[in-house]
Amino acid sequence: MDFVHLLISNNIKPSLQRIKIFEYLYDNREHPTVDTIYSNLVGDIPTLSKTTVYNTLKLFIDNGITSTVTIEDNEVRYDAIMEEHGHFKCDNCGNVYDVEIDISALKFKEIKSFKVEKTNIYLKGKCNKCLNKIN
Amino acid sequence: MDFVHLLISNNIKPSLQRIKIFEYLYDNREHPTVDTIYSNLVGDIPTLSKTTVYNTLKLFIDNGITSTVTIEDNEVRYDAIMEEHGHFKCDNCGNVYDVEIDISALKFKEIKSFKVEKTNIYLKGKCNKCLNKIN
DNA sequence: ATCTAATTTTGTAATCGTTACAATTTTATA
DNA sequence: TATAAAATTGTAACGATTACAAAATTAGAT
Repeated sequence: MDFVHLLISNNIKPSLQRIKIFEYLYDNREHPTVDTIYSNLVGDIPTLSKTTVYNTLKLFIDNGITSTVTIEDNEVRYDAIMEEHGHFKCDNCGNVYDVEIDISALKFKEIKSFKVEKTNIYLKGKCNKCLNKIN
Repeated sequence: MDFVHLLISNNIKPSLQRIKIFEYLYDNREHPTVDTIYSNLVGDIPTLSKTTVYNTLKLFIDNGITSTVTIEDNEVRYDAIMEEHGHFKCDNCGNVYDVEIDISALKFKEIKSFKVEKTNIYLKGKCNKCLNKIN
């Protein structure tokens, strides 16, 4: 995966910080928070500032290569956008998994009243790993 | 609508504050924030504290008669739970509308890997009112 | 009714995630 | 190499939420 050209083709100058942050998002699909991203990169980039992580993620979002996952009230997670998908959070282990959902199949009554530009689907429950551990 | 008995039957003692807060949620379907609820009730209950609004909503959620709507990163909204439904937020006027969606029709590949207990569907875009105004 | 204990409400202070902002550093251009 | 523009950084400020202890209210027993 060529992150430099992905950034350039989305009008983002590929600074070291931006490359590393996007690389982290792309490689680590656990939908990390700002703190997680910062903690895992500050070893690589000792001067890294948390403000830079915030700024960079905002830039990614504005340019359409990242989205937020707000499956939980008290935490904002980030996701490198690939194909459209939903999210499942296990309320036992806290992990957030990607879920392949055919969003175009969603039918609803008020469909003529709104022009829908974005769809987020959030599922919660227990993942199989936890179900097996608990029982 | 008999809010007193609704609270009692959900193991919640019907204090004035609790009745008024649930009544507000039930009657005002714009999915208000804590601030909105507080501002609209403090006239009725002059001693009302914002902490009470937080405490009460948490109690409602724990007892299953309220849920949160986190369609936006930076605001938590509240919803008196009725039948299962999705939400649409117009990014022009900011209003959040209820949307009737048949959630049971959602099919996804990983369905066997998770025990889904709750589903949230968030749509964003433009409502017809705003579309007509803009054009 | 009255006393006592339990519950609920309240206000203040603390916490934590996020943003504002100005200074510094880095990059691009002439 | 000099200058301007852009990106990064650290600190301070902000705002939503929570912790906590005091005050007020309610419920139960006598």
